[in-house]
This record gives sequence, C-alpha cells and structure tokens, in this order.
Amino acid sequence: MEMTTAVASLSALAHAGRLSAFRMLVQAGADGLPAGEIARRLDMPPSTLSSHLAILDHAGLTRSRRDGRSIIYTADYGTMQGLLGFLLEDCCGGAPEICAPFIRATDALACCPS
Amino acid sequence: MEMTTAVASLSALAHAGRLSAFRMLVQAGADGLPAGEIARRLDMPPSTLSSHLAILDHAGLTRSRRDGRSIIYTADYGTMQGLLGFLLEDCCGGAPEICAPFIRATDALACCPS
DNA sequence: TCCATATTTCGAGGATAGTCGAAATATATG
DNA sequence: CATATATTTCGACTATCCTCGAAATATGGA
Repeated sequence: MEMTTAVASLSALAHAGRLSAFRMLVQAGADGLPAGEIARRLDMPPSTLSSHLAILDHAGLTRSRRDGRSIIYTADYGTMQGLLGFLLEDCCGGAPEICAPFIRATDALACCPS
Repeated sequence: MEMTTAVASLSALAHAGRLSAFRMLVQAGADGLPAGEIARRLDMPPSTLSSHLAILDHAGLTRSRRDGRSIIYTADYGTMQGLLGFLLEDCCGGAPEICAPFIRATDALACCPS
C-alpha cells in the first residue's frame, strides 16, 4: 500500500459515523448490509450516510452491489489487511523487540481458529 | 479503546506528514528523534511540524521528553496496539473465517522473533 | 403506466483543519 | 549576562470537510 492510499483509508476511518458503519460491515461479513439499514441503525439521514459510504468506497474499504432497490455494502477485507500491513511494516527497523507487542496483540485476539 | 480515542488516533494518522513522522518514530525505537531532525527529514517548517507533533501527542500516539535544547519524540506502542485491537476486535462477529486474513497478515510480518 | 421505495447527487451553509511567519520560551555556552 | 540554538505558541488566512433538505435516478409492483 502506498502513502496516498493509506492516508485516504485512515481519513475515511477517522470519523465516528464512518468508523461505526465500517465496523458494522466487518461484523456483517460477506452478506453485508443495505445502505438504508445502516442509516437506520446509526440514526443518520440517508443522504448524509450516502456521502460517508461513498468516502469509504472510494478509499477501497467497502464494496457495493445492487440487490433490487437496495444497495448492499460489504467491507473489503483485503484493503483493511493492506492498511494494517502498512502501519506495521516498518515497526522492526532498528529493534526487533519493539514490534513484539503488536504481534502479541493480534495473537491475543484469538477469535479465529486457525 | 473507546470510539472517541480511536477517531482521534485515526485522525492524527490521516495526514501524510504526520503519518510519515509517526512511522519514522516507530522505526527510531525507544531512542526517538528530536523535533528538529524530523522537520529536517520531512523538509517541513519547524512550526508546522510542531503543530503536527502536538496532534500525535494529544492522541497518545507519541510521547516527548526534553534533552538539553532538544525535545525528543518517541512512538507510543501501547496506543498503537490499542488502536489495532480496536480495529480488529469485532472482525469475527458472525463468521470466524473472515478475520483469518488479518491474523495471517500480522503473522506474515514475522519480523520479530517471539 | 403510475406510484411507492431505496439511494444518490446537488448545493449551500457552517465548522474544522492545515500552513507558516513572527514572537515567545527554554536551554546551553562563552 | 549576552548570544545562539531548539522548539513552541500565536494569529490569520485559505482550503477542505460535514451536514442534510430537495431533487434526481433506479427499481419493483399493481
């Protein structure tokens, strides 16, 4: 991931409404959620949410597909993975022990049987 | 980590200059870098950089200490760890296989002997 | 076709963020 | 103490972001 893309992704997530929407989609998994359902859960006007979803989409953090009258949004796990990799990739430049906590933190999540 | 803190951290990182400075500090490790050195490397006016460092500091992503005339900045790995945990913590709500790529991504870094 | 539903686009207002020179503060040295 | 160095604070300007109602677009059903 490049600096420009990373900044776009971080900017997209740096907003309470968008971050909430994104986490909601991450939880929703591959099925995703229709825009209207997200707006309802966040108690946000549809036009406001739409502009936020467009920002997440443009950053590559979400994808959308039409299903009838609804537009279903899903989280793009690949982009999220790339962002985390970018944030971590230089953590061991000088001292290997420094990034150990990061690795432990992600291991500690242990939410997925490998 | 709470939503408010997460948004502050993501906002702090959502800027090319600040993200570059932060990664520089992560690489620099516990020794950190003086503000002037960071400004020189980023070719940024001292006053501009200072306001950016204040934002990173306020978000808890960096710490500072005085050493003579210089002020040394270091990355706060604990806050970074908390942020990553927050971003990942709900990734397995419905389908465990979804967050497997994240775990693999962090494992693949394998830059630190555990 | 006509109407209801779902979502986006447009536009304008107010709010927030970024930039950087000048001045202020803190420290070291002669 | 006087001067040089390192950094921050202040202030003002510009630019970008956020919000959301109204109108436009797309779809499904009677």
